[in-house]
Amino acid sequence: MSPRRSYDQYCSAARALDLVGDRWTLLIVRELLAGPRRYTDLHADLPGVSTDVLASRLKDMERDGLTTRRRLPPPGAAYVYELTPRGRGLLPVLQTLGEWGQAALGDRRPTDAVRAHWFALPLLRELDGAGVVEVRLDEGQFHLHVGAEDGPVYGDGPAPVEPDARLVLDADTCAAVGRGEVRLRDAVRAGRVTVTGDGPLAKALREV
Amino acid sequence: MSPRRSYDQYCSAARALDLVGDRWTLLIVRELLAGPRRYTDLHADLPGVSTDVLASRLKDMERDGLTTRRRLPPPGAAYVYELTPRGRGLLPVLQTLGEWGQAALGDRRPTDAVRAHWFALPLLRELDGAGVVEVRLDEGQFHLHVGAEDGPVYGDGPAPVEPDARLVLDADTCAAVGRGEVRLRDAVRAGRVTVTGDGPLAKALREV
DNA sequence: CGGCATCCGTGACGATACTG
DNA sequence: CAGTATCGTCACGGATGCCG
Repeated sequence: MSPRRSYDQYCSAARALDLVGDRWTLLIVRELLAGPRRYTDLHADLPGVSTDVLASRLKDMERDGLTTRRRLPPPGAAYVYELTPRGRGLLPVLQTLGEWGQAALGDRRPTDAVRAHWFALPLLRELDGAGVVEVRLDEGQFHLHVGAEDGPVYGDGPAPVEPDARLVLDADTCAAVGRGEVRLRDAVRAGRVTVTGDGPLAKALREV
Repeated sequence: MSPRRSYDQYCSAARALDLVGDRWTLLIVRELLAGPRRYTDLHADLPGVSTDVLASRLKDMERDGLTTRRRLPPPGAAYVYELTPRGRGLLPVLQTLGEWGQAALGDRRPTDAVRAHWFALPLLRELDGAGVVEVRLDEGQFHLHVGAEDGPVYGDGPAPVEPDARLVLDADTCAAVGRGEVRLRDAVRAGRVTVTGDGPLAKALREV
């Protein structure tokens, strides 16, 4: 556990970087926006992070009020890490950062890891309103809690409740939306995304 | 010059962090949003950064298209660093980060450095429209280019042109606005900020 | 087996000194 | 003034070990 290295500048951006500026921290937040995760799952979805750095960051984040550690009830008793409301407040930071980073995303490099739910953040920007959206790719399935005030913002696997809309799209289309080349609405109109469901979210996506 | 350590993740937020995730990089951007700066000035306004790290970051940022290095015409020929449009695109990132960091700013610690123009980012969030605003504190003077499409977003010293509005306030008020405790408009109404000028910006601030 | 702690080699960082 | 050189320290990444 690091003794909190600080920039020691009276500036809110510098203070934010004191808390989330360390390597891996914001990517851990990205993972935890998908809901409570176990240590091993975090380690699997953050390729490259070493075990001690991950453990150290999780301790720092808990000390700083960004995450909490909770023991799951048996069976399968294990610790899970989840964001506090304060930690969830970093969603706009990750969104803004991701929006700026789109210009540098380009094509997937051979060395690049991919996880289906990494496309949740760019898709979320394309959706207004509130509701649950289930997304199916060939590579996997995830779901979005659009307009969520508390609780996870997205998650792996099928939606835990009946979704308001379902999207089916291929990886190329998803990547193009992630790169910002195509708006989700335009991809729907071009038939590259299949939208099902009766909720306002589904209707809004289908309307011209 | 580092050989570009990357997270190697096909995710736009991770790509952004590949470019600006290194220690000091975003704070250098914050400094350069104030316009072209010389190496020595950057070093003076980034207390704690070592000379070699600053030089290394500036090289990386130039290689990555965030900054350019330009030689000033004599007299006083020197190199200045300035942001490219791509680098200026990081303004929303710093603003979002700063907004989140406000909750952690608190009171000034004895070890905290302060510069007048570090209050430019929070003040900028409080201002709509477009125009030049000059701000006078006891500690120093700076100016804002509200709604600037290109060129510096703020700068040290008096405004280079006749400003549309002038604000005079004390450090406490400025810090309170920076911490998000007081809205600028409310501070004006409470008489803690003096607004002069005839432009729409000044009028908007004075109106109830 | 999940959840770390320990060890180790490498590289990044911070401070100071020095140079064109 | 604008960096480069040097050096000690610390953070990081990879592997392995321990312990419930």
